[in-house]
Amino acid sequence: MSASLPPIPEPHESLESPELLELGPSVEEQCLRADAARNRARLLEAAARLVAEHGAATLTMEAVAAAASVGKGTVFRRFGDRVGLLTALLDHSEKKFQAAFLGGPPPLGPGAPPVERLRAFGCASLRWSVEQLELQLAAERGPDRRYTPPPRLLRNGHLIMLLRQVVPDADCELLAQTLMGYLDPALVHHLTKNCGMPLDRLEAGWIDLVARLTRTDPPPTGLRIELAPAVEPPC
Amino acid sequence: MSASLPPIPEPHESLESPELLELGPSVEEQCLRADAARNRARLLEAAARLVAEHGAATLTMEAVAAAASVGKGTVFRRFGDRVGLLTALLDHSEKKFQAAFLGGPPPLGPGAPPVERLRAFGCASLRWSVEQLELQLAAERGPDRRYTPPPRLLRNGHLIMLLRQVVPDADCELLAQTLMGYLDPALVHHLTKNCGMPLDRLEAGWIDLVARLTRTDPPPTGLRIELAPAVEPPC
DNA sequence: CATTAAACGGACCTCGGTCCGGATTCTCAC
DNA sequence: GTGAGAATCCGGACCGAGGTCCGTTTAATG
Repeated sequence: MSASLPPIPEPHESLESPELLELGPSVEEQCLRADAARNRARLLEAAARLVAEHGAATLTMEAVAAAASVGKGTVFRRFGDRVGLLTALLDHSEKKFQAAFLGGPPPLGPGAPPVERLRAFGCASLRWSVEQLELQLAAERGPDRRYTPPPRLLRNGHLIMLLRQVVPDADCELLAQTLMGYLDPALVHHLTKNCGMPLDRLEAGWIDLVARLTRTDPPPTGLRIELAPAVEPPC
Repeated sequence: MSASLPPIPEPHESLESPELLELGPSVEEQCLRADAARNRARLLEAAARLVAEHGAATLTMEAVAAAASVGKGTVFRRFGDRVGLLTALLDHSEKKFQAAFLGGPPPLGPGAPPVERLRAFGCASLRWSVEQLELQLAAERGPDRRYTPPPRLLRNGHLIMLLRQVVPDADCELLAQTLMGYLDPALVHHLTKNCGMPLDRLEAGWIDLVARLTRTDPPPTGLRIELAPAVEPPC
């Protein structure tokens, strides 16, 4: 019943240093044997190409293996499962986003008042989600695991920290979950694609939501929150 | 590419009469040929038994077919796919819940002030979710469809209606989605099972959330909202 | 170069989902 | 009643994709 493959091939190292973060080669690329590292790179490149060509939904593991001229077992050894592979594809942009709200310039990063950072965080997250919607949806984990992966915990912790500064007497864990729920990629997809809502409306909704949850006054309307370049072009 | 099986075997008739609802044999049991109806009942019974014995996560379609002494194709013809079968298992209790908030006694049903109904709705939904957590999680649809099935739309519409009465100037569609997010079974599962939060805390969080979103005063604390018998014993 | 731990690859398994020839039930004329 | 005829349903062989296993190969170490 147990696999011979290592159970957690990609430790997804976040949370070792909750408020610090190192970009760069990052844990998963070092400490690998030369051939393993080479194959990992090949696989990611092949997967990215196939996703770009045919979309993430129709991506099969065998196709990735074949496109990378590698055995199927190798794909699973490296990335654990399909979701792991898709997650790895998202990882780079994910790290950039984390860096932006953990240590980047205000209002997203430290330096601005907490309510303003909350507002900026939501808008940035929305814009970032919209860019990567397809991958985000394809990389979603099952219902049991959806709330536990490190990136989610990190954002959650970030929201909790900001909320504590604004509404110290509230149940900030639950408020944070509520806010996270609003940013769920699947919801964003549904509202924009199925319901035809423009992104602006979602952003306005976020601003309003923050105001209500923190019982603060909403900022003067109409001015779009300024952030660094659209959060990052895909590559 | 297209199936020979009828695409929507279980029309899930809700929303024909947005505020009315008929319990009873309900559409999916009538208009079936005798053998089909018999097999449908067999399959549901077999599935329920297997879920009770081994859990919903390990349920396989072949096992259900075998346990019902029926061919595999029959299961798929009747329920469309795995999720459809699990959804059918939930359907009965789902209908009861709908009846309770659409037409049952206050504060859940009509007759109480809207804010009170909002509070009652959340608490009822939480209690109901906890009872059926396993099935709810197993019956969850993929990211693209999670927000579209009729029961979800019905609850969503209900929340929108209540919100409009309390905060007519707000973007009630988005506020409703926010509230729905808080009630997501997967989130409830995570908070109770992974984080060890007691249900009371989630309910208090809901009460607080409603108060903040509607910018109303929270009710006097401590009194548990009274509802009909724990929403319904499983069978 | 020998040794060893790690990586490789593809056959293999399971399970969800599809297909279609044949069996069953319903309808309706007689 | 009853006996076509038509519509529906049945069942299990079949397929594709995710995921596993294990004998073989290969890179690191000294």
